[in-house]
Amino acid sequence: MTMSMYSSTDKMKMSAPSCFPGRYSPSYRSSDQMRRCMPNPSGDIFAGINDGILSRAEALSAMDIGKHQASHVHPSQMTSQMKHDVMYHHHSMGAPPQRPLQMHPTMDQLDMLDPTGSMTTLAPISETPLTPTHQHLHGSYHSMNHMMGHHHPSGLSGHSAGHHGHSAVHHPVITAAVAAAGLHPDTDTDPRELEAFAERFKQRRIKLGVTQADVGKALANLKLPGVGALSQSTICRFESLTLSHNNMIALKPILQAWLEEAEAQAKNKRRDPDAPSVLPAGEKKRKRTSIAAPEKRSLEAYFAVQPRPSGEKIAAIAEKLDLKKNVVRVWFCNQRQKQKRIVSSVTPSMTGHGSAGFGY
DNA sequence: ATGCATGAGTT
DNA sequence: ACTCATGCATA
Repeated sequence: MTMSMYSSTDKMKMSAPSCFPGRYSPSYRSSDQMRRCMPNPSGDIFAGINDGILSRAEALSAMDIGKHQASHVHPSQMTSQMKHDVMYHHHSMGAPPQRPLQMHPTMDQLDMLDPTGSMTTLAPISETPLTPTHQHLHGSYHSMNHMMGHHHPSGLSGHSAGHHGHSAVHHPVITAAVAAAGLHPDTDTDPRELEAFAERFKQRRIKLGVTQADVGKALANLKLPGVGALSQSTICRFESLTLSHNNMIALKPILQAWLEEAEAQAKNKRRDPDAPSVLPAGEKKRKRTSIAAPEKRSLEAYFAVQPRPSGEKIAAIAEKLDLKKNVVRVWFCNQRQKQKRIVSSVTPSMTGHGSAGFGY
């Protein structure tokens, strides 16, 4: 309920890739719609019905949506849709780099992970004037996709109706290209190998006493061309396989390189008394929109019958659920992305278990 | 660990 | 307007 919004007057916008956690803050567009937490009428009505029926019900209503709409608005808070997109930004430039929280406990580790040993304390992974980190990564993925034969809009190797096999990888030309790229198709592309690596990675990381966030930041110190820092989120998702197949493949070599370097340095211990912390302090934080359960259920129902609603449909749904159109659009986008993850996290009951079968 | 969001690159 | 990789904020 109640989302607090901050309107910022800053103006700079980062058009740069977002690769450095804490480095700079991109501009945030907030969705300033007040979520009403009271169950909305329609939500209650379907609340106890089974999914199949719910889907149909929602689908039907989706069809005649626009005819008669929300007549259930509560005068109480009336989402006064001010349609101004509030932007938050943080300044960024000149702001003291990362050094977020919990760095003390892991300081040594981070330090240890610095291959050069010098590096004025990995502080300035900042600039990265040249090559935007993921520009490179993207290049990799994309060339991968091209090599793999193409992929239609839907994404990865779209052929393979049943499941997926990245059969295209075995094409001679592709194989050569992949080899040239330093990848071993059968080794780095095999889902089971990815799963195994992710598991090994996690265990060894923990053994080293390094957190996911630490790994992310340490990556910048590896100084691999085009590789900058990553967030805790991404490391976490890699370990839990909640990334797309291609993303997993692209990240594997990088994390593998880090792991090897980290373990190598773990041998010859070293110490370094440094570490300025200093959190940037006072910045407008972006507030995350939270979609209430009833609305979420409706969205899921719509998604079941139409994963890719048209712009108009989205607008209709948004109005009906009293959500901003953009919020609804993004929800659908994210939902689609979810389906593409190696480990469908649609079931919030999967955490680091050994999945016997992949469901993608 | 995961929800909502941004942005570059495509289609 | 979409896909994809990724991140901040948060449960």
